[in-house]
Amino acid sequence: MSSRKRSNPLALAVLICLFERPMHPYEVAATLRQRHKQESLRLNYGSLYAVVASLEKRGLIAPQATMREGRLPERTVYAVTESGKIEAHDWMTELVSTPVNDYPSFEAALSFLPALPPGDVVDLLEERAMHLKVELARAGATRELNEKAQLPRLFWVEDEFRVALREAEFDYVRRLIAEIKSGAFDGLEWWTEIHASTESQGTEATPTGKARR
Amino acid sequence: MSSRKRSNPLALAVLICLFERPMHPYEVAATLRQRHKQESLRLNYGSLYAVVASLEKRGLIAPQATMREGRLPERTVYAVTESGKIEAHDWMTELVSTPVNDYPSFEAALSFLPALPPGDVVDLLEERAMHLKVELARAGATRELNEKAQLPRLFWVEDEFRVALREAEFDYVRRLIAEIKSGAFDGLEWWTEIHASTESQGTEATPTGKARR
DNA sequence: AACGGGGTACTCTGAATCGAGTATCCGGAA
DNA sequence: TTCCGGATACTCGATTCAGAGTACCCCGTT
Repeated sequence: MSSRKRSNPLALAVLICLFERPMHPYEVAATLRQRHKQESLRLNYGSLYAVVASLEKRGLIAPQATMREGRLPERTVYAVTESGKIEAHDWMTELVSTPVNDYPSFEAALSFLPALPPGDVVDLLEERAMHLKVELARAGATRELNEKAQLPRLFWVEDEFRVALREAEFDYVRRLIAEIKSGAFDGLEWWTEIHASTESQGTEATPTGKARR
Repeated sequence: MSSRKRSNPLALAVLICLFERPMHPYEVAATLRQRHKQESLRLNYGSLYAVVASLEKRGLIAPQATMREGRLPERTVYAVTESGKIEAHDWMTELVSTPVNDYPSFEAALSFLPALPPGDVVDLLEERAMHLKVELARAGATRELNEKAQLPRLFWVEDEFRVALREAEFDYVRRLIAEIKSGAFDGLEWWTEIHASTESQGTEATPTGKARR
């Protein structure tokens, strides 16, 4: 009934925070930031207040009280409604059970790979690999801190998952580099050729290929 | 200079298509669809024309001619400009060399895992694993078709990468299921407890934890 | 006593996104 | 012959997003 627009997971975050106790939007943001959710969620004020307004319009949350302290702007405290609880539950169910395409930008980049000459690509991939290595090292350190602080794994599965994906990405990038360098990469001759004339831009040669499938 | 807003990779796709030869926007879309780029890119008409307008405003593409056939709507053919070529090159360089956070929605879901009872989570993760298995099987079939059609790997690295990530996700999900089921998952007692009273919604108990870090 | 930096709590605006809608043409079936 | 479905080529409006900006407070310094 109310699954009209389930785009922004920030709305789910709000619902779940208000599930714990009524809060005002800024407090929700502070809570999320304190729990490091800004690494898994696009958290910024413009979206936050927009999302809160939308949730209210859809009857998933309701203002409980508006108070003000001194001459500071009003704080509107919201509470989650019954249908809000149901929506949060359904949304979680969907998110966990059903994979979706998130269109990672590196995938897009790979799909345009022929646009750059293979030599440049190798250098850029090597740079990416380095960045990934650094990121993984930092993640490992954070993980150790979490363990030392006795923070149960339940509260950092999302980091663990991110690391798993990044490791897979790292492996893939390394393999790709190796194969291009070795010359064994299928399509390399054509790829080299279309970038042969110019130093670093090939204004020619459509990668027509044969119509796929 | 012109890296003002590099959000939507669809703009890069347009640039690269026009690099091959001048086209009108709809033709760009058709070309991209024919090459199965809609699996790596959010491709829809609303965004396409918006993106084209923005590229024109920024001087990265320029209208070459507007023609009409019969009483069909006008087709404006665009060509990429010199600065458009540079922008495409720089953008590609950035995309390939620098990892970014794409905020995958499953990561968000994992970060709210305590909101659902562990038993439900196991079932949902198992459903996800099944979906992933199907997807991987389909991807394998597509790959074999590509190989049989002698389509060089250069033209399906993006699919290969997607598969690598999905495989990592699959492995992670399986491990998670196993650990929760075995009872070895750290934090499971607390997790079970807060969902003990009610059948499937725990309106109580803030997962306060200790303040992280 | 005045000042500055950091935190609180939003507000505003312009851009981006999405999907439905429009209007036309074409080819084949009934 | 006429109708119908599908392709062509966009247009429009309603959200949604992003992030800079505003206004105030508190606290320590000079």
